[in-house]
Amino acid sequence: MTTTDAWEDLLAADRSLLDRTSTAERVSDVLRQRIIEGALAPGTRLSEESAGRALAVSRNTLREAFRLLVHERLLVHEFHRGVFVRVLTAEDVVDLYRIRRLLETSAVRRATDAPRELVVAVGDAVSRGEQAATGSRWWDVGTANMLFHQALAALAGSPRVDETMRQLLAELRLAFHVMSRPREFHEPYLELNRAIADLIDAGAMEDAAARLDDYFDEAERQLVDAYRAYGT
Amino acid sequence: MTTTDAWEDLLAADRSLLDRTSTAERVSDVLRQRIIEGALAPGTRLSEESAGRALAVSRNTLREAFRLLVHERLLVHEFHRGVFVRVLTAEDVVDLYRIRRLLETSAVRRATDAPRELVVAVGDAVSRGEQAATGSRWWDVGTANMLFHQALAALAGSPRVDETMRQLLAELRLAFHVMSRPREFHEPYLELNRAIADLIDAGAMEDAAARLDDYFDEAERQLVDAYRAYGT
DNA sequence: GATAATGAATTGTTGAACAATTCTGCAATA
DNA sequence: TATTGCAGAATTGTTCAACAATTCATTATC
Repeated sequence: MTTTDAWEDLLAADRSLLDRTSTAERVSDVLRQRIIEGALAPGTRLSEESAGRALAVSRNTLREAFRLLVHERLLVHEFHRGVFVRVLTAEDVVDLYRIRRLLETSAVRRATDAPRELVVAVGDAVSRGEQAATGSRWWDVGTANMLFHQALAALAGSPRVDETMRQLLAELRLAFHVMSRPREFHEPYLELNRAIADLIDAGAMEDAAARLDDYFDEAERQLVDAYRAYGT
Repeated sequence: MTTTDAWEDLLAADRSLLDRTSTAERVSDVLRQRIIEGALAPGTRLSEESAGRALAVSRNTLREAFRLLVHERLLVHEFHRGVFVRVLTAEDVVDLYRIRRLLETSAVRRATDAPRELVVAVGDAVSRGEQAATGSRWWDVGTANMLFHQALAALAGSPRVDETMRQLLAELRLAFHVMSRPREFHEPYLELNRAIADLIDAGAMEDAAARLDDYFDEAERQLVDAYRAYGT
């Protein structure tokens, strides 16, 4: 009976599709999307009563959804005061770049024998950004830039790293919303991204990692400057 | 009025102590502790009814606590079936080591001008392990080993990295519980840890990172072997 | 104008209720 | 014997209502 049936593993892979999600999860999906796209601005307070009424779910379910997003650091929870869309400080942004730097440069450096498809994905992300820039869709350029960095981290071939990056980049969206000039911020990196992608494609991982390091210096400095201009 | 009063920052640091935690958080603290120390073995099902009765909290509050721990990956939640203490697969363990490798080696490599106190903490963690070994307290040796790696990651000087590492190491505890020979697993690394700590202390970060890389190869192989021995 | 007191509004937590789903045990069948 | 089908029990998912604890807003007081 316990013969290693190949089809078992096949079906097991589809299992996640069967798992219906709970209402709390769907609610948190909605809120996450709204936060990421900026419809819910940082600092906004989400009262249980009004949010629950708007989404037509009970307070308990809503609170479950809130907990989820608090854990993802998209909301902050103040005891007896409620939940708010997180407002990133300059220090938060610096720290975000710190861990991204560790993960991404390390992933690139050891990508010498990464699967071809992962390398291709890096180049694709850059292309998407270039096309968006051609059409002057600067928010999309920013999105493509994130996909680029997601693709860099994905070179590690680790589901866990992928998940962590997704979360880090979602948080970074919170910072981008305070940027008034998306073009000036995102456009200059297109060229550098292309250069990094080419180096990776050529297998020059150390060089690519070094360039990436420079990128982090520059991007962090620029974002923090823009940030401080708005006061803490 | 807005003079930069030093005591403001001082008090702000104590603020977290003032914030009373919610019952759900305290409940999750208790459960987390029990899971980490192995009192709640991987695979154990935590029914809402019995857990709620045991801890004397309502189902709603308990569910909030469960959500927290599910997000920390210490529990898994199956729709309409309940929550279980997570059972790590060999693949999970491999992935844990993958992201740890990225973070720790990268942190060590760029620790050339890390604050002295962080470097000292690395050596201290090794010492603690050596003392525990002298007393044959092998579980404590494992704990000290984790503190050592936590200290390595802390060289990055990033609260975010610290938090991530805490979580990763907590998860790894789940794996250690299937190890029947803690001594054979933890003891051999004491010497290597000391060597790495010395290299860091001497400022030879690249060498330390290289040694650390070797450690990951070895430790991962050994743990996965022990893991496969138990099936799954 | 600052401070204190008071009432209103919001969150924290509980308990009960019912719907939806899974689990269990037993019978029926091949 | 092993598998399938089915009904009832048990558990989780979700909502609602209530009250306690705390914060917020307003007014009164000095």
